[in-house]
Amino acid sequence: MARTAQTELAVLGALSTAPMTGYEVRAAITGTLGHFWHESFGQIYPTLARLAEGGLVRRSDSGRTASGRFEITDEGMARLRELLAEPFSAPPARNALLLRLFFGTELEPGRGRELLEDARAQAMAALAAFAEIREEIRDDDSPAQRYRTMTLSYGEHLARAQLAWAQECLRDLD
Amino acid sequence: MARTAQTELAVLGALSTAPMTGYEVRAAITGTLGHFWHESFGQIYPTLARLAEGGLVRRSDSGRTASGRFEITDEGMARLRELLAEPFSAPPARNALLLRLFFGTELEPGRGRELLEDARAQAMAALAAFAEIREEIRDDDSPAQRYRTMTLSYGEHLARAQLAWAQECLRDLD
DNA sequence: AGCAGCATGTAAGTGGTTACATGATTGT
DNA sequence: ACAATCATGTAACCACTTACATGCTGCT
Repeated sequence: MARTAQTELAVLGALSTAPMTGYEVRAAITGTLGHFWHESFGQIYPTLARLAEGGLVRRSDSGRTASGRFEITDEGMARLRELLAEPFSAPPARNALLLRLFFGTELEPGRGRELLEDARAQAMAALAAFAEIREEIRDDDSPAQRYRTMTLSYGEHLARAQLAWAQECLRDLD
Repeated sequence: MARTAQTELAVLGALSTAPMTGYEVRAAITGTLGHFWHESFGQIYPTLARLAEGGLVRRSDSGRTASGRFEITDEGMARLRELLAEPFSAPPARNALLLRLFFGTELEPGRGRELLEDARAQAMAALAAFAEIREEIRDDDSPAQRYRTMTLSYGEHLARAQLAWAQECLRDLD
């Protein structure tokens, strides 16, 4: 897949779980996919409009209360599965922390340590956040949850690795 | 730091180690910073031109052989240190693999496993590449190498974490 | 003579962020 | 009445990629 259609995938994915307003799509993405995905309003609304035009989502003007939510159509679900099946390419890595650390000898003294301490703190904060999510989904063993737990587990593994690395480096710096 | 000036930092950093042509800057970045940084020609040449205009780099038209390489000036070194000292913000994460895995229930059967096997293979390939670099720099214990080893170690930690995660998930999938 | 790699650039397009503008709804 | 939050959009701008155009150098 071209790197385009990524937003489309995220939006269709969100709507595959429930009908939502654009605002709610945003909330769902930052809330649920937050630690590994991100979309801004400037992306979501135009995407939603495009999807609606193509018949992949539809505005449900149901009576009474919550009207005007977007719901995914059958074509939308088909498209979602299609997008999921396509191969994708990861964008080239760009790690601002490592770029700075690499030129560590030009860093003013103490700044290297500071960078590593930040990285450690960040990892610890992430682990705390993940622990909370773990707690929340503890009793859910639906098939969907199985995959969601995998993404959570990824975050945990990576955060633990970053934590261990930072501590190792800090020790070496003494 | 705004997310701009990142390319500037990478280019100045490269030139702080040796004078280079634009082509060589690219090679240095993909070669040495390869596993955590990336620049394309379309970025490098305009950046080099801007830097030259600002007096941060200069074209060395030395006699004889290699003429026309860019070398960093004193102002350039000062700017590099300045950029290194500035705080930076990581761009929001976007992990295409996890986005797909998250909607795993909509994946055609076997595709989830395939994604995880790819991730595992990728981690193993990365570890092999890192091992080679380790071997190459084994005997160098200069102060610069100390920091460079940290970035290498980061890659190793993260790759091992990804490998462990993928294997865990594959086991759970049975 | 011809090819591979070195070297420099530019133009078009894209994906994405940010900031702004606007208004409805809800709670206090 | 007011503030906060829900909700929808758009315009400007930015970094970056890709593809293309061009020519040089050194090897075979």
